Amino acid sequence: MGHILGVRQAQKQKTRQALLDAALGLLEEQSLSSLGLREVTRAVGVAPTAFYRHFRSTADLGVALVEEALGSLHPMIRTTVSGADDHDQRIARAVELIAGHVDAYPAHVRFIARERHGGVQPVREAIREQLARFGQEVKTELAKDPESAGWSEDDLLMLANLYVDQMLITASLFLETLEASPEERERVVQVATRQLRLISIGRDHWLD
Amino acid sequence: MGHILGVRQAQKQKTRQALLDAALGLLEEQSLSSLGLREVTRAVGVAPTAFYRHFRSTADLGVALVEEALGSLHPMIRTTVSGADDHDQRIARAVELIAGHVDAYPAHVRFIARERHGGVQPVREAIREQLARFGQEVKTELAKDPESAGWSEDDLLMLANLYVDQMLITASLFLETLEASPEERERVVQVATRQLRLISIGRDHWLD
DNA sequence: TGTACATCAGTGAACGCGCGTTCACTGATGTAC
DNA sequence: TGTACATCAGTGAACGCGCGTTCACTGATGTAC
Repeated sequence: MGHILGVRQAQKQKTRQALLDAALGLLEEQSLSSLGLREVTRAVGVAPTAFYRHFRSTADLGVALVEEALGSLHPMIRTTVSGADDHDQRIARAVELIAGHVDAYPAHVRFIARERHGGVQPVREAIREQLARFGQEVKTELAKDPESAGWSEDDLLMLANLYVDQMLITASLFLETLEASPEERERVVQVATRQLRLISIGRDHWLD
Repeated sequence: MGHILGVRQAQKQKTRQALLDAALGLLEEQSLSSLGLREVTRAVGVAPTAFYRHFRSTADLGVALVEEALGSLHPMIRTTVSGADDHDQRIARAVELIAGHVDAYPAHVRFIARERHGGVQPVREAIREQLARFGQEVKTELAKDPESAGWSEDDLLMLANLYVDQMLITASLFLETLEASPEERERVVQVATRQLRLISIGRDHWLD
C-alpha cells in the first residue's frame, strides 16, 4: 500500500506524521489557537524551523488534522446508516460504533469537538465541509429506505443533519466517560439509544 | 435595583465590567485559551496589573463570562418551553426566541459554543453545570404537560437534554447567518422548526 | 463639620522567558551521464 | 559501477516582541472620633 518512495520522501512523511501526532497529543489539553509551533517541534525532537518544511502555520496543521480525523470516516457512515435490519438494531449498532470509535481515537474526536466552534477559521471551515459531506452521505443512505417514500429532498437532508449532530453529541458524551465507571458509560449508551429511538419514531410518523 | 454602593466599589464594578466586555469582544476571533491578560487590559485602557484586582487569571474571567452569558437565561427557558398553545406554536415561539437572543447577544452565544468543548477546564465545567440546570428546568416544564403522562423520570430528562442540545445547535446555526442574506436565515428557521417538530412527533408516539 | 488614619483600585518599572520568523548552512539523497 | 552536480529536509544562531507576574507606590475614598 502507498506509493514507492525514495528514502528522502519517506523520512519527510515520517517527520510530518510525527508533527501531527505530537500536535494531537498537545491538543488534548488546549485549543489549536493557543498551540505553539515550538511546542510541537520540541515534542517531536526537531528544530523549530523544521516545522516550515511541512506546514505554513499551526492553522495549516490543524486543517491537516481535520482531514486525518474525519477523512477516513466516510466509508463507515455508509455501512452504519444503511442495513436491512430493524430500527432498534441499527440504532444499537450506531451507538456501539460511535463508542468504539471514541475508544480508538479519543484525541481525534476531542479535536473535532473542540475546533468545530474554535478560534481558527480555516479549521472551522474544514470541519464544516466534512460534516456537510456526512450530511449528504447520510441523506443518500436514508433515501434508500422504504420509510423515506414521500419525503422531500429538503426534509431528508434535515433529518440526515439531525442524525449527524446527534452522533457528534453522543461522541462528545462518550469522551467525557473515558475515565469514568462502566455504569456511567452504560448510562450514556442508554440515553443516546433512546434519543436516537425518539428521532426514529418521529421519522416514522412524519407524514401522518 | 442593585445595592447602594460607595464611589469606590461602583468604580471597581465598572472596571470589572469593562474587562468582561473587552474580553468578550476579543473572543469573537479567538479562544479563551489564547486570550492574553495584557490584551484585555490594553483594550480597556488600564494597566496590566489592574487585572489582578478582579480576576486571578483569564480562566477565572471565563467562568464569570459563563455566568453572564447563561445565568440570566433560566427564567426565559421556563416561559418558552411551557405554555398552553399547540405544539407548532410553541416550536415557532422557541425558534423565534433563539433567533432573537442570537441577534441581541451574538458574542455571548459564540463564547458558549466555542468554550463548551474548549481548552479551559474550569470554563467547560461551568458551562456543563449551567446546561445541566437547563436540562433539569426543561424537564420540570415538560413534566407539567399532559403529553408527559406515563413517562419515566429518566425519559423526561433524556428528552429535555435533547431539546437543550437542539437549541444550542440552532443558536450556533443562527450565529453563522448573522452576516448572511435573509434567505439563508429563513432557511435556518425552516430547518430548525422541522427538526424540533420531528422530535415533537417522536415525543407524541414514544409510548405507542 | 473637621481631622487623622486606614483602605485599596489602579500604577509603572522591572524581570525573565518563550514565542514566530529570517537566514545562511550542512550533509545525505537523488539524478545525469 | 563511478563521478560530478543538484536538491532539499533539517539545523542552529539570531532577532525583536509581547507575555505573565512581582513589587513598592500613589492618591482618592472610606471610617472613626
